[in-house]
Amino acid sequence: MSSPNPDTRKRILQATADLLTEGGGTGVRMSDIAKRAGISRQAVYLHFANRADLLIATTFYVDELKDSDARLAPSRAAKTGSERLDAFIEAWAGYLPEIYPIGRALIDMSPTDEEARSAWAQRMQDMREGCEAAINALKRDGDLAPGMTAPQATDLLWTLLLLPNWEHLTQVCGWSQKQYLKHITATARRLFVMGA
Amino acid sequence: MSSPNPDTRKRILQATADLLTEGGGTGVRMSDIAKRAGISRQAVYLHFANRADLLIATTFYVDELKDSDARLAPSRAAKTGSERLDAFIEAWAGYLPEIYPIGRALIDMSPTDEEARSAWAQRMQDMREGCEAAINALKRDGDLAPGMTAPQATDLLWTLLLLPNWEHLTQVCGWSQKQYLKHITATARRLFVMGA
DNA sequence: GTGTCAATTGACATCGTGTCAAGCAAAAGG
DNA sequence: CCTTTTGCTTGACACGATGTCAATTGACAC
Repeated sequence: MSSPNPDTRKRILQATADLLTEGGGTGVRMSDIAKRAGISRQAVYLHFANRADLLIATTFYVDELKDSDARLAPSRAAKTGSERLDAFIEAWAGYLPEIYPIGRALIDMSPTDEEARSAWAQRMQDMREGCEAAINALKRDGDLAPGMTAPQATDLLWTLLLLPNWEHLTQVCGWSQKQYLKHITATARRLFVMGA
Repeated sequence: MSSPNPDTRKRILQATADLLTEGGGTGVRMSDIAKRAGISRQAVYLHFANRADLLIATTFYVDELKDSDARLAPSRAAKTGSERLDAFIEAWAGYLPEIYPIGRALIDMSPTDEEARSAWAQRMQDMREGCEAAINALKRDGDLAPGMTAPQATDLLWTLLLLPNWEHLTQVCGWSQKQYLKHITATARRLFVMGA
């Protein structure tokens, strides 16, 4: 539970993030993680209570590494509403491939693990609030497309960005990350930005 | 692999579908299925080679039970384009809660199981083609919103309907099935139907 | 040197999947 | 009526993954 060697702990977290990203969130064993981190399987349990605990810690680790400004506070990014929206979408589109496999593995765990589920739900909530801020900024600048309320637009943008969306378009349907970004950006512009 | 008693086979399939629906697609063991079907755990393997085989068969079983006309051939349903679109969305929204948990369990299996993955991808493809047919019918009737091409609209509708979308909105975010249907229907109408 | 800390090793319990051999009850066939 | 076949049961087992535990090593500090 506690952290004997902070450096080893970081190596475990990095190994976990790497392996999950490579494997799409499935089929990663504790022994794989230990091997990649250069330690024994049992030593992982000196740093993390169990698999769920490790995965949750990994989400925070990945968060730390990422510039989260454009993602969480889109109202401060760029100038025009359209640019802000683009920056917001791009920030999430770059974050998704790193965070989603971890969330995927987290949800794959026992469905009764409330801690694991809510840790993931928190990130969904973050995204929801980011969407809200981005749309509100658009509206404040008078750039929101007519005939659409802010709550409607927020829900819709959120649905478009939804992380499992990304997984299925890329993993199951074979879309590239670029295709996904282009699709979402173009759709959002057309839907939400006045006169686009 | 072969089918000793067709009736027992059906009971297994029904039990699998029921349990997966109840559990959201996770945490369902072979022994649970056998118990629900009223047979021994080992007897399941007299009818299905393994877990993946059973799950794939269950998707076909669920398909058989469902009226698939509105879902797969939306161009024949209802009169006006808007009504057709509504019927199409409602058909999928009713199918999702039954089919998705099975697909979820399927994808949760070994990621190397190509057969399992492609069985699921097929259903994604079905949905994609259904979207295409629905949008094309809308365009043929001159009801497609101006400034939007049919391929764009198809992609967008597909993204909105995407099955994992449904799972996350309902399971993780706590939306009711009704909320989901309402959200998607309203969004699609506003986006695709001329003058809505 | 004596602790102490971090990680190692080997062993083990538990649980789920999948396999196998032996047995059993009922229906079908002569 | 007896035999065979069918469909399932029971009990046992191998395997792989998670998680736990006790004993041990190696390094660094006091």
